[in-house]
Amino acid sequence: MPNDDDAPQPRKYAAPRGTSDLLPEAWPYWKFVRDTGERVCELFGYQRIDTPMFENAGVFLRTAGAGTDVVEKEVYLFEDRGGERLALRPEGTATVMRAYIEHGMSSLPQPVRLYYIAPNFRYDRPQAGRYRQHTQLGVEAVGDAEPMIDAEVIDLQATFYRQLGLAAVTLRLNSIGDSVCRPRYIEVLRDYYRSHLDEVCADDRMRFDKNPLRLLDCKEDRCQPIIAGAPRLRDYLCDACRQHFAQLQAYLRALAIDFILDERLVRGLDYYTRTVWEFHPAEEGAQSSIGSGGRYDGLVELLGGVPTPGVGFGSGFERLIFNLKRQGAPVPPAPPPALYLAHLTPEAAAEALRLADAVRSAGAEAVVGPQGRSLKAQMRHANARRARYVAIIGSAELAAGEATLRQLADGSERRVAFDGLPAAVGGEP
RNA sequence: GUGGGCGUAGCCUAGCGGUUAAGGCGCCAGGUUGUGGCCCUGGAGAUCGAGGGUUCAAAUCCCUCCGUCCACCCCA
Repeated sequence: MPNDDDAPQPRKYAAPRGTSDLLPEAWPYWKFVRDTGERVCELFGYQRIDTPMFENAGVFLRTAGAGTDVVEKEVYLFEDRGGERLALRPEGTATVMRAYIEHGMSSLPQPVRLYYIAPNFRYDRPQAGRYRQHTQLGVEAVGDAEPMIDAEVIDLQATFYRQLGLAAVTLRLNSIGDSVCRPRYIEVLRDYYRSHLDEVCADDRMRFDKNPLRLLDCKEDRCQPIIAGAPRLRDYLCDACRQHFAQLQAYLRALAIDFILDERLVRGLDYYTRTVWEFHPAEEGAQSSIGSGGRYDGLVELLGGVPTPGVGFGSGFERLIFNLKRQGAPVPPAPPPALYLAHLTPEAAAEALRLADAVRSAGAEAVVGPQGRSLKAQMRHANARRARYVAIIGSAELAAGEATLRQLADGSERRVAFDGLPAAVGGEP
């Protein structure tokens, strides 16, 4: 509009791409997942930790690995007004390990068992199950290299899903070796692929440089024969890794946790070592993984701490909720208000405000009707909010010092003295 | 970053070249004096995503951009 006389039109804002508003009707799901996660973590003796939503950029850029997508294109980078180079957290583990080092947690009894619920940010094209801001439950067991703790963390995760009521989740498990045997394997794999580069797809040629382990996970038909003939990671695991993996499987069997070995399972971040796993729901989709984890024995060192082993997982709320909804899992509904106070005069409005506070003090929910509306309108509103009771306060009630208390379910009505109202609607004295 | 689908009131949808863009849900107000859910009546609410073009005429056709959804990549 090239018209100078036009006042600037206020822009219509929308939530940024890949983000969404969590509306009241969706909150019960969120609360259910959050409460269940917190409870299960506490059952396993994990303690809550919260770290900032942004960190010095190096915390993520130097740990995730140079060629990874996270570092190359997904991190939200910015400079603050003081010139600090910061990044919105793309994942939780690195920030928690930074805190572990900063607060000297290596002097606590090991392992240190931690959990958190926090948003992560990744600049990526949104699609089903993938957002630029998503929330994860994260669990980390730090300072223990033994496979028993891997089993414990996986057990915790499986328990979480069981308590959520998620149907038929499957666990896929793999070992990707350590800093000794994995580089050796990657060399062997590269040597093998080098002679097949003209036969594989374009993506694979990229993976060859950036992420060779992913070559094994290609879905292109023409790449399948190449994959079939490729050297196998499990044949190149060192004895220590092999034994670690075998013991973990024995523990999982002891826990009666089913798993399938998936040699194609690889993690996106470089700091993973040995154990890696993913949980998938019964019905698969493009972004199907509902939670994944792994061991990261080299991470603390990358952040400048003394070498410290660790193992953990992250599980995305949005995908969990999507699966809960898809299978029609029951979640506890948000509690409706106990009392709605309808008022007919300005004096009654003042009394309604006062009575509402008295009811709340007694621990029951109270909502007052909007000013200046008819009784009918307030009754409709009370009904829409599913209130259990409506207290009607007009001049007659004011004169008598009593409210007319109506129960919405059956329409029954009685008079209740003002000071008896909290008890009458279920409040504690 | 690549490819495809879709963009009409808060939500869902009709209209697909021709006078004041239609319906449902929701919202607001009424259906006698101070009473909800069902029903009835009325009302508010849309520069038909934005810009440009074709045409006597465009929500309807074309182009560009933006947004959104889905898929690849990757990941929770």
